[in-house]
Amino acid sequence: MQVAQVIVDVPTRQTNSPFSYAIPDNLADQIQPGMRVQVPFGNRKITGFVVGISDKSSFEGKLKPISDLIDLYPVINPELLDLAAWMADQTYSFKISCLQTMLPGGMRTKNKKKLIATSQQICDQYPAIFHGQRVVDYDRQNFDNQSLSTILKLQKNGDISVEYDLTNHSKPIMLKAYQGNLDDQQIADALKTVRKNAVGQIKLLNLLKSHSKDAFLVSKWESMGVTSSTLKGAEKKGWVTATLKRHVRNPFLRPVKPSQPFKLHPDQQKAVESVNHAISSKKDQVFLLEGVTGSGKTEVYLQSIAHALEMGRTALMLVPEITLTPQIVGRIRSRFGNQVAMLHSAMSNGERYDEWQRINRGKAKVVVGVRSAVFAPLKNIGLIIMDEEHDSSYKQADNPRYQTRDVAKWRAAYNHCPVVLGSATPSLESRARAMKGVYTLLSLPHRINRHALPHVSIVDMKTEMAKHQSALSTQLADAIQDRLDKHEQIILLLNRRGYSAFLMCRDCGYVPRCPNCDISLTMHKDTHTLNCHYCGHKEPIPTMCPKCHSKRIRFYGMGSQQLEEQVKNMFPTARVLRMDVDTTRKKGSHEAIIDKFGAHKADILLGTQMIAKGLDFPEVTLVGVLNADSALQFPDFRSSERTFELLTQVSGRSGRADKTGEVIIQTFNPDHYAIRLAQTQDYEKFYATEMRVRHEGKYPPYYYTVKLTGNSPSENQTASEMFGIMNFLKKNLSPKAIILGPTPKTITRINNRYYYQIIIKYRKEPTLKATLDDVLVQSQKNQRQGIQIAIDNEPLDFM
DNA sequence: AGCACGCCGACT
DNA sequence: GTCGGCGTGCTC
Repeated sequence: MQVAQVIVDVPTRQTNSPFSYAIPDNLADQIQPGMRVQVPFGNRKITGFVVGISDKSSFEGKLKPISDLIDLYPVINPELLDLAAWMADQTYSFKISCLQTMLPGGMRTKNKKKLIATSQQICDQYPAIFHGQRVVDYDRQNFDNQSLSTILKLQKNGDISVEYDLTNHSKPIMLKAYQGNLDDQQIADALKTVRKNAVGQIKLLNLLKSHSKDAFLVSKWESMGVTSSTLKGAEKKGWVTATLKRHVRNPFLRPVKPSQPFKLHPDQQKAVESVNHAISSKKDQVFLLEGVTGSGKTEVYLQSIAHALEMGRTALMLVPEITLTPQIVGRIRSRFGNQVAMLHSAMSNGERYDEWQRINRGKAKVVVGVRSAVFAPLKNIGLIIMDEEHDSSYKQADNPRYQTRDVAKWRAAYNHCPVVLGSATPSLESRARAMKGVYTLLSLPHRINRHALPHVSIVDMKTEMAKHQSALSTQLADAIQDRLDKHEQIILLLNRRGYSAFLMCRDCGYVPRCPNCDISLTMHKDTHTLNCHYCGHKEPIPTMCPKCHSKRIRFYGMGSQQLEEQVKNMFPTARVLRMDVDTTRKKGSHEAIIDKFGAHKADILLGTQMIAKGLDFPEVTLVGVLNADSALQFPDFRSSERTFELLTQVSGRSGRADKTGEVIIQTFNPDHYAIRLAQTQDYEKFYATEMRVRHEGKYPPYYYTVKLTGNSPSENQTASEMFGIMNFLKKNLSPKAIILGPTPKTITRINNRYYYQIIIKYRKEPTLKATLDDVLVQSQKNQRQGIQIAIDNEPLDFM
């Protein structure tokens, strides 16, 4: 008899190893590892992943048979099955969560349950449950306790059955299209009847003359100046007919012109040769490609990808979250055409599913994507590229907390192919490894276009603020006016981390705080509310101080909305665009803003971090950084690195065109090394300085780190549990391990749960893995008391 | 996760 | 005496 090893979709420690199931005869020749199945588990049916097939099982008891097969082909290939097991171990997470993360969002089954009445009679008998329908969604929250016990009873009697809805695959998108109905004579007649000021209708009728046969999508009509409401009206009048068109998903919105490989300069040539040699000789070598903006890293990537393809292999290129702008994808696609698949977060589930299918079927040979694309089901990978390898979006913030770089290296080892880590400001970890010879350092020290670096100046805001209360220093304001006069473009960057507008009473100092979290509420002028960024709590903006009843309650701090207002006030004629989380929430709005600014339809682009990355506007000759040091205020060992990265990156932005650029950095810490060295773009000196700081503080890359976070509704309970863990760690680790804490987290209370953390710093702890696994097993037992423990291996911050 | 099993308080 | 609370352990 054939036995399948199944990882069931129950994320707990006890179910973290495979369960054996008998393979029924009718599925015997179909079932393969990597397929999903439905299995009986206890007295219910759940989904699971087949991870292996064998002749017998180590399980003593009687095996239950697999009930159903969900997939017709493996959705996780053998390589990714191995990877999932390794990753679960590495990140202290459940195998099932790892398997689930590897699938594109639209394919994840959510175990959605349906209640089905076995007879109409039952259905009519219990209107509170069925509301007259034979099949209802079964959501526990939808039923009160009484209904719940009735359901239980009915289920025992066999009067209702519970089934799982597994149809989560995305449906085709149908879009509305309109087609004209009128002949030329009718159009002429209609034109006589409409009012003269009905511009939209007149336009539509005129268009119908030349497009009598075409069924255009609403978006197409809109691009020709006819609104959807005009079309609806026209439909009523019988001028046009609406039809549904199946939308063929195509994430590449615009066509690209094919491009040819550029001639390489010697440094690039050398880099390409080294990488290509590793590809040809199937060596899983890791390269660190260091090069400032404009030094031609992308061309190195492209020619190496081309080489991998020539060798009959595939290539994976990873880019940071917000960089994946059409500009970059366009360049890849112009070289490799429709062999390129793209995977990123702004795409819909359906689009991602389609692209994933193309990769899985072997239709796409080059994958460009963000973090999760590292799990793309490519076979025979010949090259993995990680652009901007230092970027923090490569580390997943929640379970499984994997670091893309490590996954990439694992896949490279599996596929016998090189990894290229590219950056102008490599993470200290990577650079240190390159210095030790673990990675091969390749550098592109020259800017190709030979333009002078922009002139970078630093403005001390301490003296500036003494003079006037404005977010813009005199120097920056003057420079802005100068560029506006010359019709050149300006980027203003607000380093907003933890820097947003809050309300404060000028008389008693009262600041409204979130009732559920230990944090002050943030002003949102668009919705006229005070919001909590952690739990989503909202309340109206008070006009009077609730404490002292003073009316002088005003907002402080600088959010991008406030900055926008201020800039508009100072430069009333300037066209200002704002780009931040609020203005880019809608799909495609990110692109729309970039396009608009790129077409010089605005003079000033103002926004947070996201405008610092990957954008390239030739007309921009001034970049202003409003608060360079707000990241420096954070109690975090990486804050200098972050600040340096950000400032170096924006400085590279300006001055690429024939006009020399200027960068103005406003700061309260003008003498901080991260700011000074960013001014001169001196990565080497920064690396040396920062390494010394890290060495002294026993931080990465000198030490490995693990962060343990615990939370529960009671502060006492959280603290005592964490103290228990700390003692357990002390007992099981060597005296050389540094255990910090437990300490309350910077924001101790979120959503009425109290958070404490322990940091472990170590160099060599052979027992660490086992000890932490023990901690998790113990904590699973305590979870019923409401304590949750999370382990973050190599956290990005200690906050 | 979800459910059964099992051991202690307030009720027909 | 029983019904039902939720603490504990198991699910191939």
